[in-house]
Amino acid sequence: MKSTLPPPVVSRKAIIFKEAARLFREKGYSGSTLRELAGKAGVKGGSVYHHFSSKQEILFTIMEHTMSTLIMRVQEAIATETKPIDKLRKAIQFHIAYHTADSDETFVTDAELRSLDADNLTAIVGMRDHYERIFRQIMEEGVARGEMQIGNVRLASKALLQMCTGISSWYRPEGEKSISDIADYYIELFFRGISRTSAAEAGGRAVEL
Amino acid sequence: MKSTLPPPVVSRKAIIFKEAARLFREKGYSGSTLRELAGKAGVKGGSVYHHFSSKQEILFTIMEHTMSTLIMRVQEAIATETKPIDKLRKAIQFHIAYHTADSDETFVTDAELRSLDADNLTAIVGMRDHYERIFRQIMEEGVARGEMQIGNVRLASKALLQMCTGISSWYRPEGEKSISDIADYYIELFFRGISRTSAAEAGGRAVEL
DNA sequence: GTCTATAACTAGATAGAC
DNA sequence: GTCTATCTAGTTATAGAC
Repeated sequence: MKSTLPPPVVSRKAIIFKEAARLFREKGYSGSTLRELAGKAGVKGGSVYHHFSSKQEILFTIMEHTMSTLIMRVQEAIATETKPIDKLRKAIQFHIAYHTADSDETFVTDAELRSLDADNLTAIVGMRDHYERIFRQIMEEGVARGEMQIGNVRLASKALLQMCTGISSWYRPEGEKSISDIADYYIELFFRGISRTSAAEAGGRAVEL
Repeated sequence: MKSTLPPPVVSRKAIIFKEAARLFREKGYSGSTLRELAGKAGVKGGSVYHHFSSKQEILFTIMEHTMSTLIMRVQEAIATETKPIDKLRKAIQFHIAYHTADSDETFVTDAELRSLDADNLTAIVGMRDHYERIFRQIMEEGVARGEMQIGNVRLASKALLQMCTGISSWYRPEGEKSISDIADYYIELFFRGISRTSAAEAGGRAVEL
């Protein structure tokens, strides 16, 4: 009888993809060699070219997949909320969760824009603008509805995304704090600030919390 | 008569240093070639080795100089203040000013830790910890004196530094906003948060500002 | 202090066997 | 789909002339 093996759980192409993200993060795109990548993926150098046409295509595939997922899933995350403040909370939670779960891919997507060919760069920058616009729109809606006080939405969204993205550069799953604890603290920080009383800092009446 | 030319305003070594920071930022350490660096500095490839013993030494020199300056000058910046809240304000202003003024050097120092040899890495990581500790200490003092409300100083200082450092990745001197305007806005954001009223968000009594 | 020439090596990519 | 072998070009670093 012919033994029918199940199809592989992950394709070789998927393994190369994942190992490339890990290696590009560790050594950078230029600092990573195709032979080392192949070795980590369990094949010889030449075999990589059966799955990808070039090293550049591997990088672009990682970034394009990451940005698509980010855009799609942040929209899903906020779809269930109506209040801007709740949308922002959900968007931040998702952003941090994804940046720590798939940290190799998101790190590479953030750090290796400079390694992209001209056409690929245009595509990825466009997607990144799209993603950032989602955050800006939530903030604009929050201001319009009187739920948020943001003098400069463009600056505030950049500050927010950069502080949250930064988590992936030091977060380790072995640590004592969970991702969701960290996310909650960042949300509190961004919403409330560090002043003893915000009202006092902003020149208003002091309030004991 | 023998014409006595003045000494060069900047030494060739200083030119190589500056061009290396620019090139490493643009293409990454691995992606930058010694020949291109030499060309930008106005010499041939081999001549660089008269000033630096290796490409690695150039990178380390940039990072070591940047971290020393950062540590020294942030301490000068806060020395004139007594209140923690004012120390933090000055420290943030300095951090942002330096990261936008010498953005090539600071960017490389942040992004190329992975390109350092083991010994060089230990040295730079130690200096970076020292720098971050200065911010943590200000926050701890602020909490102890009742001027700041920070549940987790370690997380808050990371969030702060990452959001401020990020400015150097998009800031352009031609832009409409000055560095000091941006710094003031980031300080306001970090101190006050984005909530319409912090008290309301934190569960306390709402205050009209 | 900068040059040219070159050593010693490694890179990405391709061709064709199995 | 993976292998081996190889091409071409580019890499850091050194040696010695000027």
